[in-house]
Amino acid sequence: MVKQHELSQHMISEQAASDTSCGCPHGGLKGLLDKSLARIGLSKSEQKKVDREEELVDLAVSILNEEGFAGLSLEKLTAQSRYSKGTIYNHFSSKEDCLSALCIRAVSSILTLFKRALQFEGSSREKAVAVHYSYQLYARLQPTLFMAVLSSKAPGVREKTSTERTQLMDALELEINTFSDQMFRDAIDDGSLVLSEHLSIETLSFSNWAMSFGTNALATSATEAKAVNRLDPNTLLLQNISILMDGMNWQPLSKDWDYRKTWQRVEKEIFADDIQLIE
Amino acid sequence: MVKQHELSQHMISEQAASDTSCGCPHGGLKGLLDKSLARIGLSKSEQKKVDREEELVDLAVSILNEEGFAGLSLEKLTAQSRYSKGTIYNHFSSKEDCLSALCIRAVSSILTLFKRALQFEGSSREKAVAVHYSYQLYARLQPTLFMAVLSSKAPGVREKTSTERTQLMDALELEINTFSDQMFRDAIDDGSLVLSEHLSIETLSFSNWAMSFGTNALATSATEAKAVNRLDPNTLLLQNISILMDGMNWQPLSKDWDYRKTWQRVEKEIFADDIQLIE
DNA sequence: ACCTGAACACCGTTCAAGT
DNA sequence: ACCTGAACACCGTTCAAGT
Repeated sequence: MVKQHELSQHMISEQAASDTSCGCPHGGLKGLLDKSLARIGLSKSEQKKVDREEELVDLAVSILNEEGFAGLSLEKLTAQSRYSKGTIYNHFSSKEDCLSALCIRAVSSILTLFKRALQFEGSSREKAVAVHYSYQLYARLQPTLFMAVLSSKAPGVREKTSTERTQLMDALELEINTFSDQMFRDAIDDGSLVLSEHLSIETLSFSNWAMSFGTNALATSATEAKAVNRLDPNTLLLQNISILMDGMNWQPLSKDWDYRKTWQRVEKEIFADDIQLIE
Repeated sequence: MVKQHELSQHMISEQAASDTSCGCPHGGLKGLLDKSLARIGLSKSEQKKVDREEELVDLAVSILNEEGFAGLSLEKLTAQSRYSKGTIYNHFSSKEDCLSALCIRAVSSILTLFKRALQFEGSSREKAVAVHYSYQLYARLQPTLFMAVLSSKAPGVREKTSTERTQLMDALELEINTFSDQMFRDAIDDGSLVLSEHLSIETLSFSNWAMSFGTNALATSATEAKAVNRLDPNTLLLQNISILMDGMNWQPLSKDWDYRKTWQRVEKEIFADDIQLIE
């Protein structure tokens, strides 16, 4: 169980770190990402610091996975690393800053998975289903990190995060939003979705995200007594987003198309290597 | 701002505490609630302990509201209370146990608001809209507590919570689920909702909850750069659940009925006193 | 310029002593 | 039986001294 998390953590994080040539059309994030992730055009000492930071975030993620949220402390991070407290505080201005670094790692990984999902061959609604699949996949592979992203939005955390990291986080969120909006723009362009007068792209995009987030968050934090346990966890998200997309009148409707087959195709054709880590 | 939170906290908590004669038909919760909340049939010393616990939870809530999540410590709770550390630990077996006590308070308040919302005069879909309204109201009045409920589901918190409180929490959740299911049963009974072959009451009930929770959680933790800020916060939730309920084909559909008027009626007719605390 | 670890304040938790 | 607060371990954060 823990071993699986470690595996998946490394797999996903390596993808994210090596994905600086993301090929996204927006590019607004590039500058910021280069500053903290890229491996070229840096002096020796800068390079050393970047490497060490990645090493420290890796270590922090493994502590988070093994000991849970409350178990993560800069004290432990120091003890398990090769460095001293002063050096740790040279990288993270506070415990909350360290948490934000983990969340940036998480959101980067999610964005990478989203882009992979978009490569699924199918209608625009099927592509959106694939993106939801990838979001659920991340929530299952990295439940603690998935939940951490939300808690990093709390005012107390944000206040104690360095401005550089806050900016990077905001830029990543903007890129996710832009990505999500684009899915709906594509659907409108290919004619499968028609905007009604009261509903903007932004509204649809947000409702789509809220449903996926809410479902994954509740499923992740499900306890024995919870409502989620009455339901099949493997079709939960698909059912929820299907109802929602039907409500948007996004063609083809679920009565006219078997999206369970789409879901299975996404699993096999895009995320076959990753799904093994869960079951 | 802070003052408003204090006000609302007291208002809501008093309602919850005095609502032991809730008149709900399930009743399975009664025994558990009586054990920790009721004010009759207890010896002097038991009564004293119950009173003190309420006092301590009140105090903990006010610390949470004033200093945020990270600012809540049993050290501070001790210092601000009239008791010593030993007595505090007599009530809460750990810091996490104290957090769980806060969440039980929160969920009780939410349930009370739900029951109030259900008194709205209208169709079954309108009543459901009223319940969503009350959920959003709570998220706005008590943002920190609203988010705390989720984090109390983390394994690390649950493990360190006393078994009595875990049982009480589970019982409350079950009552909320039963309440939610009942809304859908009512809709089926009055003919405004028809179950299709793939969708059970449990599925609809959960998707409804996931959307409301997801929307409120994202709105609560919205930052400047967030997608939420592009949208009107006052119609966000209504729009999201309208799309979802349309997808369920819950009559009357939003194209045939102006639910913004329903929303405003709920505000005026049910929660007029509470809404002032926000704006 | 960067790193180290001692030092201090704060917090969670326990338990012997007191009532 | 219940309450108190000293005691200890752990953690966040700083900074003078060292390289």
